[in-house]
Formats: sequence, C-alpha cells, structure tokens
Amino acid sequence: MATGYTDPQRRERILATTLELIAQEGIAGVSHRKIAARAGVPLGSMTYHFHGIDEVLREAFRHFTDHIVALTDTHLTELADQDQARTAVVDLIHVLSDGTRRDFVLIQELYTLATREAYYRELVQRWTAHTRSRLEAHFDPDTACQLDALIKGLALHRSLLTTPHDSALTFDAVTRITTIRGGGVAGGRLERPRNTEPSNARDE
Amino acid sequence: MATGYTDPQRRERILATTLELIAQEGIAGVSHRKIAARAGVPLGSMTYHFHGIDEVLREAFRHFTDHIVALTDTHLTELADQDQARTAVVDLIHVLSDGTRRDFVLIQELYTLATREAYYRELVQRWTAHTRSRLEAHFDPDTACQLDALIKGLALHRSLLTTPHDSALTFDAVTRITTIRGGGVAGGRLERPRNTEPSNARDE
Amino acid sequence: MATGYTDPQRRERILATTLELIAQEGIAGVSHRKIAARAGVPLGSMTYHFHGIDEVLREAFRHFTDHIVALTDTHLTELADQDQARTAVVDLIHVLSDGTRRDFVLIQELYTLATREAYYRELVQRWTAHTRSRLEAHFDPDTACQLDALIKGLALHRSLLTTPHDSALTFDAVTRITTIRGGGVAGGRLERPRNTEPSNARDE
Amino acid sequence: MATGYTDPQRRERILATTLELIAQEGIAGVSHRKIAARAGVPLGSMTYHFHGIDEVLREAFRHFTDHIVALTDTHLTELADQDQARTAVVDLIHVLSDGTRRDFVLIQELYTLATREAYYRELVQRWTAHTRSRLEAHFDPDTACQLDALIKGLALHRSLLTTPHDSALTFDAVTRITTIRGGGVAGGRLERPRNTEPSNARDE
DNA sequence: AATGAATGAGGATTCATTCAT
DNA sequence: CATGAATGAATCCTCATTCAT
Repeated sequence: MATGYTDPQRRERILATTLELIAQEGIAGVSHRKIAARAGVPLGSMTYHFHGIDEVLREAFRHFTDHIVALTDTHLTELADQDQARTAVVDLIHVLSDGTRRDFVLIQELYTLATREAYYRELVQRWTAHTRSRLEAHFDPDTACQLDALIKGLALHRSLLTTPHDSALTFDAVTRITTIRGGGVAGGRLERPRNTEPSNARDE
Repeated sequence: MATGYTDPQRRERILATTLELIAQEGIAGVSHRKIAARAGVPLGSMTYHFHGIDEVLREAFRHFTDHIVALTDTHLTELADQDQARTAVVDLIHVLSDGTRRDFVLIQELYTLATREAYYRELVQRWTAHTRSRLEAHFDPDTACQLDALIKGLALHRSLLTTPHDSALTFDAVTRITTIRGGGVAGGRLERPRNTEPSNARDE
Repeated sequence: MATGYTDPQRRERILATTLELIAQEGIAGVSHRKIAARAGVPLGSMTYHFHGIDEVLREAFRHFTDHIVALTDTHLTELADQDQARTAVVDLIHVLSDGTRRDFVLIQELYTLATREAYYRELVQRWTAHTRSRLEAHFDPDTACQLDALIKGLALHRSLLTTPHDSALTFDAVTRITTIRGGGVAGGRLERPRNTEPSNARDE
Repeated sequence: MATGYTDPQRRERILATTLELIAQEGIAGVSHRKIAARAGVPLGSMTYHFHGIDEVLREAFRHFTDHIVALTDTHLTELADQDQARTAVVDLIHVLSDGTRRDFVLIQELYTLATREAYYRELVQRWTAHTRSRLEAHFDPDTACQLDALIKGLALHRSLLTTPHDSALTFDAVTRITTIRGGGVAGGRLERPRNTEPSNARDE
C-alpha cells in the first residue's frame, strides 16, 4: 500500500525544477545534468523516473498547463456581470504579462513547442477551451473566441515590447471586442441572432 | 576584384539555411555542423564568417525580421480607406497563420527568444513599430496598437488550435476592435480625446 | 507446497528468452533489462535467480548445449551401417546450417565465447565428445575426429557463404573423409593399425 | 598535397588497437573509451576519424581480412605439386589454430558477425574465394571447396578442444579429402569427369 | 522469497570552438 | 583568405547491481 518510494516528492521536484530551468535558459538549455544538479537528485534517477528527456518536458508542461488553467480560473470565476468579467479579463492579461515573468516565458515556450508537436498543441487546446468556457458564462461563443485571442495578443505585446501599453488601453480593447456595433453588447445567448452571419461557422 | 571572396553569397546562404533548420527542428536543434552540411559549406567557414553560433542566430533572425516586415508591407500599403485596411488586416492574419508554416514557426521562435534576450526584443519591437506605423495611416495610435495585438493573437489562435476560426470571425473581430462605441469609428486623430487618459504613456 | 516459488518455470523462461535474444542481437546486445522485459519478469528477479549477467549467459549456453547434443543424437543414433551413417551426417550438416537459423548463430556465439573462457570450451568439448562417441559406433576414432571437424567446417561454409554448396558435395566430402585410401573403409577398430602413430594422443 | 594530418598513422593505430581489444575482450567489450585509452588518442578523435563504432569495427575487420588473406597467400603460393600443396595446407591449419592466438579469436568473431551482417559475410566470402582460387591451382573446384571447409573445421577443432589433434591426423584428413576413391587423386581438370555427378551444381 | 526503487559508471555520439596550414 | 583537423566538454541514455521493504 505504501509506495515504496524513498523520496515520493522526487518526481514533482524534478518537474518543478525543469520548469524553472526552462524559464531561465529556454528549452535549448535544459539537460538531464542541469536538472539533476538543480533538483539535487542523482543523474541516473532522471531516466529512472522518466523515460527520456522528452517525457520530462512533456510532463513538466502538463503540470504547467494545470497551473495556468488554475490561474485562469481564479480570475474568471464567480463574476457577477459583464462589467466584472471585463475587469477580470484585464486583470488576467496583466497578470499573465507582468505577474510572474516565469509564467509568460513558459507560455511562449509552450506555444513554440505546440507549433511542432501535437502533444503540446493539445495542452494549448485544453487551456484555450477552458478559458473560453469560462468566458462563455458572460459572452456568446464568438465573442469568447475573439476575446481569448485578444487576451493572448495583448499579453504578448505587454511582455515583449519595451514600452508596454497601460491597463486603460487593455480595458479599451477588451470593451471594444465585447461590444457589438449598433449599441448592443456581446452578452448572452439572446443576442446571438445578431451574429447569425456565417462568422461562426468553423471549418475543419 | 578586391574582395577575393570565393563565394560571396555564402553568408546569405548560411543564414537562409539556418532559418529553414530552425523552422524544422527548433532552436534546440541547430548546430554549426547541421547548418554547414545543409548549406554545403565547410564546417570551418561557419566560425570564419560568424563569431559564434549566437551570431549566426542573431543574423538569421535579423534577416527574418526584414522578411516579415516586407511581408507586412505588401499587405498594409496603398490602401484606400478603412474598409480596405480591415480586409487587408484579415488577409495578413490568415497569411501569417496558414500561408507558409515556416513563417509562423519562426515568429514563435522569435517571440520566445525575445522573452529572454534584449536583442530579439528589439527585432520584435522593430516589426511591431513598422506594423503600427502602417496601421496609423488609417487608424488612431491606440487602435493601431490594439489591432496589432489582435493580429498576433488571432494568428496565434489560428496556428495552434485544431479547429481554427474562419475568416468571418477574424473579420468580425477586426471590425469590433476598429469600431469605437457610440457609433464612431477609430479613424483619425480627432477621436483621440476619448482616450485622453494617460493610458499610453509608458516607459520601462 | 514447500517451495514457495511464485513461478517455478521462471528460471527456464529467462534462459530460453536469453537464447532468443542472443540469436537476434548477439552477446553484445544482451542485458538484464532486455531479458526481463522480453520474458515478462521483474527486473529484480534477474539478480535474484542468477548471481549476475555472466551466470545467466553460462546457464543459457549450458541449456543450449543440451539442446544441440540432443539434436545430434536424433540424427546419429540407431543407424544400421556406414552408409546410413554417412547419409545421417550429411543430414546433420544441412540441419545445422539451414534448419533453424537460431541454432547456427548460437553455435557461432558459443565458439567465440569458447575462444576466451574455459567454461564455454568445456561445453564445446562436451558436444564434440558426444558427437564423436556416436560416430565411433561406425567409424574408427581418427575418422570420427576428422568427420566431426568436417561437419563443423561444412556447416560453417553453408551458413556463411552467399552461394552455399549443395548436398551432393556434402555427401562427396563425407564419403572421402570416411574412405581410407587403398580401398579400405574407415570402419571398425581393425583398421586402426594404419594410424598407429601416436597421432591422436594429446594433452594440453 | 600534404595530407594536413597531424598524426597520419592515427587511423591505422586506432584500428590495430581495436583488433587487439576485440581479441582480448570480445566484441561486447569494445568501446570508444577503451580503444581511445589504449591507442592513446583523445576520445573525441574516435568519432572524428570514424562515423561511429560500427564503422570502426567494420574497418578493423576489413584490415584483418587483408591480413588473413595475405597469410593464406604466404602459405599457398609457389607450390610445385599436390604433395607440397597438401603439406602447405596442413601448415596453414596449424598456423591458424595455434600460431597467434589472436588470429583465431578474430576469425571466430568474424564468423559470428557474419551470421548477422551482410558486410561481414562479404569479408568471409572474400577470404574464402581467395583461398579456393589458390587451392584450385592444384585441385579441382569441388575438392578445393571441400578442402577449404576442412581447413576451417580442423582449425576450429584445434583451437577449441582441450586435447587438439596432432598434425599427423591433420595430414591424414587432408589426404583423404584430396583423394578420389578408386585410386585417382583430386588433381587437375582432367579428372573432373569422375565427379560429373550433380555434386557441383550450386544452387542459389 | 521477491521486487520496485535507486544510482554511479560508462555507453555512443554531438558539439562549439581552436588552430595550423 | 579559408578550412580540414582536432579535441574536451557535454549530450542522452543504458547498464549491472544494490538494497530496503
């Protein structure tokens, strides 16, 4: 019944260390040796606990995705109305882009991995689906989709540009994307007919 | 006559090859050897033409930025009015996300490098500044800023998600971000007073 | 009831698996891990049942020698006369060289191990002694010795050469080696005086 | 015009060292590290001079085959008649089996490799073809084939058995295999009609 | 009795870089 | 000017074996 593990937290510790290392030195900088040294585990234990360096990376990013999904949750749940939702989205964007630098770096690495490997694409997909489902509590699906893209775009901007925009502009952008021309707001399902154009017919 | 160069195009060939290699295998996959083999140049010429592998990468991405700036230009110049501009932006987003896969991969790699090194951040900055200046021919600076972020966000979405949104949704998002609530359009400098808050004065 | 063994056949299964593995990948390719995985036994049981990898190999080849001795027996027993014996030898040569490929590969591995370790030399010795004793039922000892060498040489030839000789040539060779010049045949002890020189008394 | 090599003999030295190591520890015992240490070259130079460990082994055995072919030549050329040829063959068998132990061990390793890889099979083929062509100067092709197999079988016997047979028995065997029943000798092409049976129609 | 956990040594190979030519 | 030769460090991974349970 007992696991038998001498050090049951070792696996988790290795993964946490891996994420720190990636955040600091990038995917190209990770190696069994560096991780083992940082985590204070023997080199040989790396390939005992994980089948190979690829599995280490995949597991690490799976954990990271869990974290980022949780972070999204803490910002986008229990919101009373659209106004609160908009403010929450603005907060989320700023947290993602200058809260912990670590997070944003890792998000970028995840995107890059996702361009090449289906496994990571699924992680991104999971995070995206989660974000959208939270947003759809207050906005119609198309708006949620657009808003999600805007979140990623604005967070990227704020992270990379030497003179990032302020929260007022973020708020303005969020407001615009959630506002349907003609005075309506991109609110509940009721307004959906307005967007009845083929705009939301996804292919593939 | 004076140069004495055996193969004047060699430098450029090395850089082009480097970009292909990065697109296929990622930053972690590049090495002097692989580049030299692919480009058909002697291994020794790598460190002769470039001070080290880092310089190769930096030069390669400098070239790539030139390319992507040019690509932006071909889409965002000589546009008659805002409507043409919106359509052009939609086109640009779709070209970036499913034109040549190579480009999108390299853009992601560039972003990732930019999160860690100032040099690459400046390249992103240059591209961003260029895009904005083109957009500002038709939209006010804040709108241009938001629109640029939206471009990146939507292109990212389309590249990574298994069921990317269609161009109608792209168009809808672009329209919303370029439309100012109250019936106005995010056109010239005149509307700026609405955003008169210090929203966009920032340093670092 | 008294043994307490969870799986009494486990040892045999490990040894059989080891032989298959050697036949496929060679001595250099065997390892505790590969054997355990193939045999479906826990890694830890390898060093529980055997003192080390060397013991596994030695036991495996001891089993194999039993097998090959038995195979020799099935071919060289209950033969009525020299003619039947010759035909049986021809059969044996062809069975060894193109019956189961596995056997010939393992014979070669055994020879190679025997060149370096006395233990394996004794296995070869045992097989050789057995073959000779069977042959000596029909031929004098010297002829048996020569015939045994010829068996090994012809089997080797047939196994390795891209254009192996046919059974007619095998038969011809067997006939010649069992025929004593001058019209006699290398039959019983009676002819021995011809080879009365101390030719086969040797030690080491 | 000059090679530019700092140490032109290095490649050859590595190969010679490899053969010594194989002779002592077997194929399973060779490694880049061991070879490099013995040969007194840096570890890194191993994969500079050879594409991988497999190439090292292949090249080493190619050299060894050259050596063994040359050895065969020194024994089997410039022989006046069949009697001299028989004596030479006996000498060759004894040189192969107890001259330099190294040679026999390597021959066995070569056989074993040949059972698994076509490359080594071709080396064996080359050696065999050479031996036969020398023997065919004095014996008909079938006899040469049989004699070659006998050489290998007797050499094997002498190398592995704790009480190897003496040269008288070797001579006897060689004589029998080169003697055609009925009083003839397996001499020149003229006698061939005696073997006109399908004994020498090779398949495959 | 039996085994999952663990590890240090060593496996092949790739690497960026130096340097003599 | 240009490059083939060379190398020590570091890469991932496999290994036989030990040991607590």
